[in-house]
Amino acid sequence: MSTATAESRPYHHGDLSRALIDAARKILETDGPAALSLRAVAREAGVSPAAPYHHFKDKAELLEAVAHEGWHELDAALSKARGATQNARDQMTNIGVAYVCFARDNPALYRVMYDRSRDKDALPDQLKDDGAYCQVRDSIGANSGGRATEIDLELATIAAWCAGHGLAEMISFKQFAPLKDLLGGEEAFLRAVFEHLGMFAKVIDQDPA
Amino acid sequence: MSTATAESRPYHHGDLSRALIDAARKILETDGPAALSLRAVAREAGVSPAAPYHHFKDKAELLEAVAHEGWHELDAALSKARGATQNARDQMTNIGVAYVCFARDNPALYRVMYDRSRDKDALPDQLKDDGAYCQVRDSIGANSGGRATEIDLELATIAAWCAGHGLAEMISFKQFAPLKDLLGGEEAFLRAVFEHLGMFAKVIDQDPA
DNA sequence: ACACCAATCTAAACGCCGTCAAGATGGTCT
DNA sequence: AGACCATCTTGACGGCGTTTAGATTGGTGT
Repeated sequence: MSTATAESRPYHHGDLSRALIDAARKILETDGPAALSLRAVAREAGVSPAAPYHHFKDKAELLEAVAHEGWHELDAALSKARGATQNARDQMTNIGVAYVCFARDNPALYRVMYDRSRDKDALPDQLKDDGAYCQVRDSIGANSGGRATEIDLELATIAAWCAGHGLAEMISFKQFAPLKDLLGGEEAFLRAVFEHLGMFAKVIDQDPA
Repeated sequence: MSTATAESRPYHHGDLSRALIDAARKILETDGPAALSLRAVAREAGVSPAAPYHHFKDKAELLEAVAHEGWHELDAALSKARGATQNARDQMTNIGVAYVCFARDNPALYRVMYDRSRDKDALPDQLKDDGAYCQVRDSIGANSGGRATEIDLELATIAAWCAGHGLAEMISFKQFAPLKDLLGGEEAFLRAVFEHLGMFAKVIDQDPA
C-alpha cells in the first residue's frame, strides 16, 4: 500500500522483495487468486519473469510471505476486537465476529493464507507462538475464572478456531443470504450462529442472559 | 473403482466420461491434488489431451463431476453414522465425527470438493436439497423435541456444519498431534472437541451425562 | 581513483499446462 | 450402399513455473 511500482527503474530496484509482495497483494485484490501468477507479479512490479527468483526460491515462498502478512493483520484485527469488550461471553463472540469479518473483507488474502497451509499440511508456527490463535486462547483463559484445565482450554480454543474458520468459508460461499436478511444483517447473523454454538460452555463463566 | 483404463482401446472408448472421472480420482489418491492436470487425466485414461473436451466443456466441469461424487459419498457416510445411533446427543457427535473422518480418509477428494466451491463462491445446490447438509438438519430436527423454531434449526445446522468443516481442515493440518495422544487417539480427540462446542445446546433435548 | 566482487537483473530456453481448430475414424440409420 | 454425426487425434497457440547463462550495477578494499 506504500511502494510505487513504475518510475525510474534503475536496474537495481532497491527493495524488490517488498515491491513483489505489494504487487502480489494488488493483483489479489484486483483480479483474485486465480490471476496470481509469478509472471503477473513480476509484470506488475515492472521486472523480468526471472527477477523474483533472487528474492524468493519459489512461487510458494512468495505466497508464504503474502500469507505471513495476512496472519499478522488478522492478529491485529482480533486484538482490537478483544480490547473493545470486557464481558466474557461478549468478548468471545466479538472475537469470532471479527475473525469472520476479516475473512469477508479480505477474501483473496484469506484464501491465500489457508491455501498455503493446505499445500504444506500445516498452519504457520507463528500462530501457536504469539499469533491470532494464541490471542483466542488467552481470551478464553482470562475469562475462565481459573476453573479450566490446560486441556479444556486448548480444546475450547480449537473449537472456537474451527467454528470461526468454518463460518468464514461458508459466508464466502454466500450460502445464508435469506437467513441474514431475516435476522437483520450479516453481523446479527454471525452473532446468532456463535451464540448457537453454545461455545465455551464448559470453560467460560456462566452468566447467560 | 470399477472401469479398466488400458486394454483394446477401440478408438471409440465406450464410456470415456466415466473413465475420465475414475482416472482423475486415481491420480488424486496416488499423487494428490497438485498433480491433477487435465492432460494427466487423459494420459491415465489412455486418450489424447483433447479427448476430454467432448465430454466436459472445461477442466472445471470434470472436477465438478468428481466433486459431485464426493458429496454423494459424504452423504452416505453421514447417513450411516446417523443410522447407527438413537440417543440425540450421541447421534450428533457421531455425525460430526463421521464427517471429519471422511475428510481425513479422503483428503484429496475433500479438497477438490471445497476448492470447486471456493472457485464458484457457492456450495453445490444438491447440499441444500437432499444432501449431507439436509442430513444434519433432519437429525437435529428429529432430536429437538419440537421445541426448535425453523430459524433455530437452521442456525444449529449451520453451526454444526461450520464446526465440522473447520475441524476437518485443522485435522488435515496435523495441528493437534500432542493433544490427540493425550486424549487417547484421534477419535477420542474429535469427540472431545465436539463435546466442547456444547453444540446444539439450544435445540437438542437436554439429557447431559 | 580504480579494480574487483557479489548482488541483482535480463534474455532465452525448457517442459508443462489448458484450450481450440482441423481432420481422421467408425458406428448407425436410411 | 451412402450419409451423418459423435467421437477421438494431430498439431498448434499462448501462458505458466523454472533454470541457465550472461549483462549491469553498487559497494568494498587498495
